[in-house]
Amino acid sequence: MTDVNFSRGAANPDSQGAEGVPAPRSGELRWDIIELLFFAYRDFVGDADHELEAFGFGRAHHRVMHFVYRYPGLKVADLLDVLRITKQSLGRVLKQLLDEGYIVQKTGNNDRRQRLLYATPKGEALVAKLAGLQTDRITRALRDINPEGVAAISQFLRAMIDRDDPDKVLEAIFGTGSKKPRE
Amino acid sequence: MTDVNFSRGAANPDSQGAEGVPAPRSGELRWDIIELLFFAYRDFVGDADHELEAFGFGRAHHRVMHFVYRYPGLKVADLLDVLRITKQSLGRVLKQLLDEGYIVQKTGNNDRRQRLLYATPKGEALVAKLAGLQTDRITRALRDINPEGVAAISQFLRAMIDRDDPDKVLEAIFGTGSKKPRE
DNA sequence: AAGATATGTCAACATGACTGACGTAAATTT
DNA sequence: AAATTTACGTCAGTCATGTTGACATATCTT
Repeated sequence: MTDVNFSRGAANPDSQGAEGVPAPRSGELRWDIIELLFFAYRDFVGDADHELEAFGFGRAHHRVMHFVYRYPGLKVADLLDVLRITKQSLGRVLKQLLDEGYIVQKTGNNDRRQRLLYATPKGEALVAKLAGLQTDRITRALRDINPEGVAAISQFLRAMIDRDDPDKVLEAIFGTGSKKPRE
Repeated sequence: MTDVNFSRGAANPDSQGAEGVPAPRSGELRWDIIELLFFAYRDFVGDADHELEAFGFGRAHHRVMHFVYRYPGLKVADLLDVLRITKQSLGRVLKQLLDEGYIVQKTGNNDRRQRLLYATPKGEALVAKLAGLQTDRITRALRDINPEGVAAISQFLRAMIDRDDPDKVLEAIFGTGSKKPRE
């Protein structure tokens, strides 16, 4: 049906690049790292995804739980910065987590408009379980790598992150802010 | 309104873990790598996301284009394995890319039921542009890392990937298959 | 000829994003 | 004190991308 009427080669139509197209810079492109990142991240989040199904939650719930647990007293606005989603989108997920008792809100002391977020023990248990699964994978992957190698991995991942306009969590990770994560 | 009636502490309610909950294994959890992966991947795909908007495409289109370009002659079934989505979901995206001339199909030589997928020059240009953006970020991140460090990063990412039931693309990446990527 | 396989498609639905508009309480500015 | 801004919540509608289930068609295998 929709058979090819494009092929310039025979069995294996090889394209030779169109005019006006920017040079592919073939030799320089890091296809290797690009694809490794895709597959590594896919399987990394897959660990948690599978477990979350049992709770009727999705990735969105995990992300919220994770950062609320790690940075207790996070404001709603901070969370929006970190997750880079709209408040309407966060609202739905957050409401479920509040209703089901995974997170609690506490009115801010200085500014009573703020709703500071904290994980309940129930929430902590879930986050720890998911982090455990992901840690298992990471530990396995780091097993045969020496300390210099681990340092290089950490440095690489940090350097992959945008440093302009960092949110509170990133400030904590890069040690430029006042907020400190748990543990 | 929904003020806290849970807090056991004062200003900063610190939870001490519920009974019956598995031990948090706090000291061992790799919160650092977990969060670095989250932010690194977020910004990594963000590069492409931004550019894709100008084409009216999303991440799904990028993933399809990428693997079709890199592994020319990929079958539809292979693509489903790699992306781990259903054929209905792939169908919508693939149809758009075919209609708009980013990809072409060619009937298989041995098996005429198969539709082998190839990127057109238009498709190649898009993939190269996106890979260029991501390569820029990777190159920047690798700049101050020595060859041993780069090897450790590559080893780490490979070890993060599930090796049971590898698809054709993973076989190529791990050098256990016959198919070879471009470039 | 019968059955299995590769692909495509229709229909319905879920999740998690989005925009835009509006409301309320509390803080800040004038 | 009044006006404005801020932090948050919510209603309503839309879009992108995933899902399941059913079914059709062409082609290969037995």
